[in-house]
Amino acid sequence: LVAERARVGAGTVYRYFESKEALVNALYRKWKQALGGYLFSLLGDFPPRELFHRYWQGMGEFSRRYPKAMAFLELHHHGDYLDDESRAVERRILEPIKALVDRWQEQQIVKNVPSELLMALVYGSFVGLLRASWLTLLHVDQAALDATEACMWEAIRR
Amino acid sequence: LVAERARVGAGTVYRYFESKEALVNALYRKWKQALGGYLFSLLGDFPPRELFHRYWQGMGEFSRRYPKAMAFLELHHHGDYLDDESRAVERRILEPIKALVDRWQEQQIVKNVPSELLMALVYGSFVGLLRASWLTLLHVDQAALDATEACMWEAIRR
Amino acid sequence: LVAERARVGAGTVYRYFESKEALVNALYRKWKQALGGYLFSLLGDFPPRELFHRYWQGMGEFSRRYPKAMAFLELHHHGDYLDDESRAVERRILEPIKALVDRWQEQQIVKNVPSELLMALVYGSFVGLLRASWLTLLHVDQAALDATEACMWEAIRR
Amino acid sequence: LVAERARVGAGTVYRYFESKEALVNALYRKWKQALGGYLFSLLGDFPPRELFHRYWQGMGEFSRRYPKAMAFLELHHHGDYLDDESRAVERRILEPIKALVDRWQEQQIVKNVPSELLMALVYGSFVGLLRASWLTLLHVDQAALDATEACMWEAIRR
DNA sequence: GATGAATGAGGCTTCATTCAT
DNA sequence: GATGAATGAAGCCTCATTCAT
Repeated sequence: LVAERARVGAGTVYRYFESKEALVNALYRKWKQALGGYLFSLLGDFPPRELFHRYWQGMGEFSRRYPKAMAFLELHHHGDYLDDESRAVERRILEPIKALVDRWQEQQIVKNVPSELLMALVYGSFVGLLRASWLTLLHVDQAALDATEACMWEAIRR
Repeated sequence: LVAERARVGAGTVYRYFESKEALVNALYRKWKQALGGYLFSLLGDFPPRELFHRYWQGMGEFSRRYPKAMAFLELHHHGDYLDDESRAVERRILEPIKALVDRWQEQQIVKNVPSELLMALVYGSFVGLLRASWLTLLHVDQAALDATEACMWEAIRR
Repeated sequence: LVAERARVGAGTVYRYFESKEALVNALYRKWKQALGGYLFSLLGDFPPRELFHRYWQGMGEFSRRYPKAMAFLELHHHGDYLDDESRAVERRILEPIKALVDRWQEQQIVKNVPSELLMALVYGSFVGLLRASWLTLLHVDQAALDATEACMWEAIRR
Repeated sequence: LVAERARVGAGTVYRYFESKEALVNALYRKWKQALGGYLFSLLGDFPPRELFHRYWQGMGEFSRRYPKAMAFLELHHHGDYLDDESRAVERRILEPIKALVDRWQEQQIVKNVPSELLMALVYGSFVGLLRASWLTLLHVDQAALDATEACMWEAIRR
């Protein structure tokens, strides 16, 4: 299917990727980095609440722009398929955000809870929204995004 | 594989499930109902904050007891494979919880945000925790569970 | 399927037939004998042309009454599946008819052509009619039966 | 089995045929067209009786040359397995012959009987011969072919 | 004698991968 | 470097048959 969509021969794919697993991992990394890079680009010298706003809305924007990429990332977020390099990318992307959250913690802006937990809650809740929308259990419009942003800020802010 | 693990002949599986898809769906429903039933059993005449406590800790307890079941539920939460009956089970399980959250909203206990969104945030954030732990990005111990419980109550409470 | 239609357990079938092949052969013999017996019962002290009339119309009547039996007989007329006993039945049923045709030959009523050939032509042409009707290439009504009867009498008569 | 006989891998078959059913149908069409084409090639500007001779002997020749093909065609002449395209081929092949028979009817050469019936009788009787020979009830040599040809011409000629 | 759950060989099919061109 | 035909292991499933009850 990949070869067909790429308009190349089936064998050609193997000149660029060792195996299907390698291709999936490369794609995973590509989009994880795209997402991470996009979110990173939104950061800057803003007050915490505004940074959180930019971050949450950024995830919303990215999901709107690349819904298939988000679905792909979620579908393959399961450990079995990801190789070491993909996990390394995962960590590398989280690093600057973790640094930021840690700083906030020192400044008593967010709760005194391990930053990994706060980050897992925030990202997880956003994904929860996405998945509920995929199952058509709800629809995520701008109002929903704003309301949930407020909720999750309350979740982490001191 | 299923037949082998069950120590029965390959054909025997088909006396109990029409197809692989039917088996996966039956398993999905079984565990979704187990989780839903367990959480439901924890509800009762308690103050909201305590109910939320029981709910959040209940998910923790269930995940500790049946880690494979939770992983299975997450792996198959993706719409493509679930049949109508499984989706119906999904909705049926959410109903009583939604009713509860709606009541809380009338009583001004939780934020004035569509209950579906609040539920998606809470469940999603818990799954976010689980998945981060699967990828060994963090470890969920009792302290983590308590801390995140507090966070998510803040997220939804008025 | 056979057990189900017979409203008995699957294993019960094997108390009456050694195998599927044995059952099919028994069924084949049963209906071959039914057809043969029916046609034989129509014979009697009639002039040749009338006997042929009774024979041809008899096949029509039998096919009308037991269309599934005829389809079954045709479907399994292929040597691979028939066992020795079934072939013996086949021969036994043809015997009296062959005797009749041979007598007709001596009396110069039918062509001076080996009786097996004449019989194969007549039976084959009737089956050809049936099969064309199964493929909806034509419809066999009484007029068609009468017309073809006349044709095939011409085919064999001296 | 097909792959094995063709000395290719199992999957290779599926590069040429979508499914077993498609393969059987393709084979059916191939040989039906071979038979039809061969018979058609024998027609020409000959008197009716000679055309019939060429046709009947043509079927004999074809059956002698490709006995397995004839057996295959007969075994699968049963509607359940043939797809629309195969049936279309069936009809297309019969068309020119029907046209010929219809012309003969106008010229009062063959009996005033629907041409479909005459064709079914002729083809059916030939198949009857074949099948009797497959069951070793008789042997079809040249003399038999000649004798039956004469019979069946009588069957249809005016 | 009847049952029907259990069996497993075998059938059809897919798809990730290879390799000769 | 590109191709795509060929591959065959493995997957899902059926069904004729067995056998403990």
